[in-house]
Amino acid sequence: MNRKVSEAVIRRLPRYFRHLSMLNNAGVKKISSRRLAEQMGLNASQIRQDFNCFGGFGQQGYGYRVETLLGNIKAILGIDETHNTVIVGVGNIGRALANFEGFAANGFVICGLFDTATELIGREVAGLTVRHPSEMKEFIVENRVSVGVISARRTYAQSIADEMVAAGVKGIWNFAPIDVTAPVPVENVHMNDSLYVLSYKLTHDADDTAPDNEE
Amino acid sequence: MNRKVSEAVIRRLPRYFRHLSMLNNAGVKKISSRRLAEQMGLNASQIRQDFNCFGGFGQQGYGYRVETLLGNIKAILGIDETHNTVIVGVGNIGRALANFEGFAANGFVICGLFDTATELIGREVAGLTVRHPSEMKEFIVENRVSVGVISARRTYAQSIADEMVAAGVKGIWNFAPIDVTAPVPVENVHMNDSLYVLSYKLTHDADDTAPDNEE
DNA sequence: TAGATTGTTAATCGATTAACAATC
DNA sequence: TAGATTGTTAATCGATTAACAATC
Repeated sequence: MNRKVSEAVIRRLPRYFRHLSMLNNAGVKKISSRRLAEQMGLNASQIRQDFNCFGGFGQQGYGYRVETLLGNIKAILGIDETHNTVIVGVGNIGRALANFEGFAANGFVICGLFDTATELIGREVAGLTVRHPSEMKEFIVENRVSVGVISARRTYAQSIADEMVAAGVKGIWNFAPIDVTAPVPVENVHMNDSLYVLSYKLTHDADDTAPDNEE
Repeated sequence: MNRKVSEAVIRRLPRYFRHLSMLNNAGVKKISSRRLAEQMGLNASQIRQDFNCFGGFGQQGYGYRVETLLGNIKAILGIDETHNTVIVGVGNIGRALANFEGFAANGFVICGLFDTATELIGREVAGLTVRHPSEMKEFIVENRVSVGVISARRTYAQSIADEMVAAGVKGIWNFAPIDVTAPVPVENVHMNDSLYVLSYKLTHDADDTAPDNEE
């Protein structure tokens, strides 16, 4: 029951969640850290260390009950809670996000869309009316919005974030190609960076022998 | 001039690239590792170590010439090269990607779109005709496609990747919520995972004092 | 009970940071 | 030359892996 959970551990949690969901759907009842490690390409010790940051979910001599473990990780990730969410920037990415199934499935309820483009304001996108950002602050307060998604141009990203935080948002999911900072948790997605890393590997991995995959 | 460049270093390169681009656009001519570290929230030693994986770009007693350094990093990332690219899966994300400016700007030329949906085949999206995946293999060979983007459903992701590799693709950018493996470099974007991490932090960071931002 | 596997402490490894000689 | 800052070696720190006693 560690006090400080490292970023590395946190970033592995979604992978555990994904893999255990798969096992659970396949009807698997129990799994040992050794087998889980084999399947996920991790180390069994690491898996036990990771889980023990949050408590003893296993049973000595038996292993882990898949369903129980999955439930625990789901709770740890907070996926069982609901977060009202707004999206600012209804361009290509914004529209894709507005239609993204992953949101609702994980408790993120999109209730507001904002964009400065006059041709978009008032129009319906993914069943929601696009509003002007000047209405955002009031909207966030009135609808108890806790998460803000930024899919606007780079230039506006930081000021949108600032406004969101001022209005009371508890977390930000940023897709603009810039590191947004805020006094609340921020996830910067950086699709461009990911593309650069791929580009790097395309240029360099040719030398190596079978680079398989990363992460 | 290190031999082995760690994943951690590779993932910092895009950030250097972004920041140096900004400085260069702002007309900054030179920068020391110390000042760069301050601006980026990194350690000066780390920055020098990172750059020296690829060669000595600086000048003792002076610092780094922004333009030169930027050019070097651009070359290291391979952004100066061109890669013909196909996108498989023209749903919400696929469409957003087809219209994504980041591609062309970084040498990724999208030349083919594929989807199984009959209502999409033959239609134009982002100036390209959507084709049936059965034509993909031949298309990749004929157009010397080196990068495949997967924005299809999870179930098909791995088999699409296999087919891409068999056809000669050199790298894969995967958006399906599953870890695709291949004998070529793969970048798994995992937007869902990023959302889970945000969810985790929303649930837990409330305890902490001003978590600012991560990465 | 014997076997298996966890939870947890200890050892190892790698990445980050500090220090400093080289040199512009 | 003196001052500044790199390139690089050494020290530190944290994360991963191994080991093993606890226990189901």
